[in-house]
Amino acid sequence: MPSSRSGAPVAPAGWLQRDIARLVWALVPRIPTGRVATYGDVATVLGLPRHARHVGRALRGCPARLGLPWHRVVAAGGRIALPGERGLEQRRRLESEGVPFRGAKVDLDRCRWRG
DNA sequence: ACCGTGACTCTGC
DNA sequence: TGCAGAGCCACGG
Repeated sequence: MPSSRSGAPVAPAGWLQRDIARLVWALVPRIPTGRVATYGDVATVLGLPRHARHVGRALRGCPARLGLPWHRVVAAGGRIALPGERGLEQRRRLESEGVPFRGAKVDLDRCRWRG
């Protein structure tokens, strides 16, 4: 991905993390079983390039009762960014859905989802 | 207002 | 393959 980091923020003025979180929570359930997207992908699909960090923040704060398939969102290159036990759980969940791995990373070439 | 902190992403060595 | 550095941007203290 060529980095399009030119200048001004893309999010409309006044948008706060909680607003972006709503969008993230609405989009993540659309990722099909067995497919994954990166934080950057989710941000881009929402029309908010350069906001990958906020996607991560939104998922960290997502209420468990929503039952979001949060494990289908990984870091750039298919890396599992979630530290500790949660990261292991993420990998277990992905593997149980048939998501292909190459070493420690998800094989994005075979299961990346772009909306 | 300043500064540290990320479930981030690139580039470069 | 791995790590450091820089850019990124909203949040919280």
